[in-house]
Order: sequence, then C-alpha cells, then structure tokens
Amino acid sequence: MSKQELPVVDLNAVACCSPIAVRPMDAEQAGVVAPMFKALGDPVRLRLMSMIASVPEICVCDLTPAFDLSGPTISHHLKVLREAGLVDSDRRGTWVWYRVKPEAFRQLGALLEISAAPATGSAA
Amino acid sequence: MSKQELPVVDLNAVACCSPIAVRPMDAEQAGVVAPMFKALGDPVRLRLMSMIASVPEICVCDLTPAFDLSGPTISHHLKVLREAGLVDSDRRGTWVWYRVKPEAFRQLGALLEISAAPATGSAA
DNA sequence: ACCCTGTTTTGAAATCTGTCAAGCTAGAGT
DNA sequence: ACTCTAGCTTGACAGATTTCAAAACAGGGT
Repeated sequence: MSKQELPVVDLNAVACCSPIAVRPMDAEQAGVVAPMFKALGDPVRLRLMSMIASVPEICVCDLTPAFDLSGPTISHHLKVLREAGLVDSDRRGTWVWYRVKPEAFRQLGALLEISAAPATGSAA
Repeated sequence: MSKQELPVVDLNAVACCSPIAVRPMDAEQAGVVAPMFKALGDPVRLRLMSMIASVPEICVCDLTPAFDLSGPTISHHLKVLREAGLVDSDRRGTWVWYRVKPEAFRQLGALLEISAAPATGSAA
C-alpha cells in the first residue's frame, strides 16, 4: 500500500558523525538520522522511550496502562521506536519485554553535543 | 484552519529535566520537549539545523541554494525550527540571518545523556 | 483440545505534513 | 515614487501519521 516498508535503521551506517554543530550534515547522513529524531518527536513515544530507558527492561503490560490509549496504538508506537533502532524487544512467555539500545541513544546524544566554544569568526 | 497555532516552545518550562533515561518523563514535559525532537525529525530540517549550528550565524540566502527545494519550502522549515525554539532569526537590511539557540540545543543533548552506569550490561 | 490473556496486524477515518505556485512585504538603490 | 531582490504567507494537494475496532497470533493453563 502506501506503507513503504521503513528500512530498519542500520546503526553501523550512523556510528560516525561529528556533532551537527561542528559541520553541516550531508543529505545521506541526515536521511539516516532524521528518523531517529522523528521517532522521539511524538509525546507518547517520548514517554515510552523514557519509561523504557529508565529501567533495564520493561514489559508492554507495564507500559500500556500509563496511557489513555488503546493497546494497538501503544503497540504501533513501540514499533516505530523499534524500526528507528532505538529499542529492542523480545517475547518471554506471555509477555513482551522492551529495552533500550544504548548505542543508538549515545549516537543521538553525541550529535547534539555543543562541541567546542563556538567560533566567533564570520559566517561568510 | 486545521493549523492549530503551535505554541512557541517556552524554554523556561523546559530548563530542567533530567535525562530521559533517568526517570520516566511526565506527559506535560513530553508535550513540551517532543516538538523539539519532531523539528529535527525531518532530513531537510536536520541539515538546516546543522548548517546553522556550524557557524555563528547564516543568511537564508546561503541556506536555500543547498537544497533542491523552493524558497517557500525552506522558509516553512525554518519556521518550524523557530517555533520549536531551536533557532532565532532577525532581518538585517535585505537579508535574514539565522542562529542557533544554544540553550535549546544543550537541553536536548542533556535529555539524551546516558547518565549513570546502566543497571545491566546487556546489549547482546 | 479449548479457552483466556497479552500483543501485534490489518483496515479505515480524521488529521497533519511537505511541497509548490502565486501573491505579499521589507529594504535598498536609483 | 518606482523597481528590484530576498524572504515570508496563503492556498491547495498528495501523501503520511495517529488512532481505534476488529481480527489474528502466541503462550499458558485447565
């Protein structure tokens, strides 16, 4: 359909990248990284991410009741986070457990670093 | 009409916030921060942000030609970055100059910190 | 084998987003 | 005052997102 099979983010392709404040990001890199920020760009997903990142791992059954949203909706948001490469999950018996992928997390943090003292030279 | 007057992000309301990996973010905070991540969640805006952040300030006239997009489209993306509180602009004679708001930037970076040693060591 | 609970998938509706064309506004220079 | 350029706003449209209900799937227990 219109669903275009989001390519699961390949972390190796990203494991590079100086902070975006250091030099302009090229289009290719931006295309890889933007989906990660986008995944965090929804209040529900941001809270989900935060809940997941705050503990070693957490069951969907503990995530869902924290929201006024249907199960399928939460499941959808978790899928977005998974496809962005930010979290991992596995089923253990009846329940599905989610945990953060620290590399991805670190990645994003590194991109936002204000590395050095901002140059005062001209922008020309 | 469907445009719902995005509330310009109030940085003071955000100037707090432990990293999202430390404790679950509440709904209110998520509602304030998510728009910032969302603003970075588009490849074009991420590149714009990166171009702006790489120099003390930069003219729109130097941003536009870096993309295969119309002027209005770039203008629209810049507006999103502005309303997210990530950049500031002002007109100086003929040209409009953009610069990053370092507080906002720092904010986001801080949120993504993996503060302490995580409980597990997994990452299998 | 059957049912029950937890989670994901599918399908559909309402809303939002990214983009461009056309028109508008702000300064600068003549 | 007129005109030129740089940038923004409006209006419109195709495509994406968010959400739920219904249905499917996965394990566990009876």
